[in-house]
Amino acid sequence: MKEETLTFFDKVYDVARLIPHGRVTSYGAIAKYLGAARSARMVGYAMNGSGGKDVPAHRVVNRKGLLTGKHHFDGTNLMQQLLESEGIIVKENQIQNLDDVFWDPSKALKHE
DNA sequence: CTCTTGACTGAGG
DNA sequence: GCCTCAGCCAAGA
Repeated sequence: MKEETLTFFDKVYDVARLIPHGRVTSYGAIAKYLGAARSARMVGYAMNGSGGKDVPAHRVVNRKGLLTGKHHFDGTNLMQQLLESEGIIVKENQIQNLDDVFWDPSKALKHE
């Protein structure tokens, strides 16, 4: 696989689509899986282009489980509604059962 | 090439 | 546990 043609953003989109239904992950977890743990900010930045794609950006939050990117969604509470719709408990823009719904790509996909 | 932006994270107080 | 500071890196102009 030559991903040289793919940008860091494209890789982020690919991993984001791998997030199971009803689970969430952090930008750093995705970045780390991509081999760029220091590029967590790039992950979120990449999500700016997720609009119109099949990328479940609402399943990606910061390491605190805080819906930092909710502000980028169409509505003000759209992101929270989407998460709650998948069984995730969210309150005050923060995931409550984060430990239960957290999904780590590095572990789930196991560094093949 | 240089500068700016950014949906983050870890370390220190 | 909360707040603040600085580092980090990739893409766009």
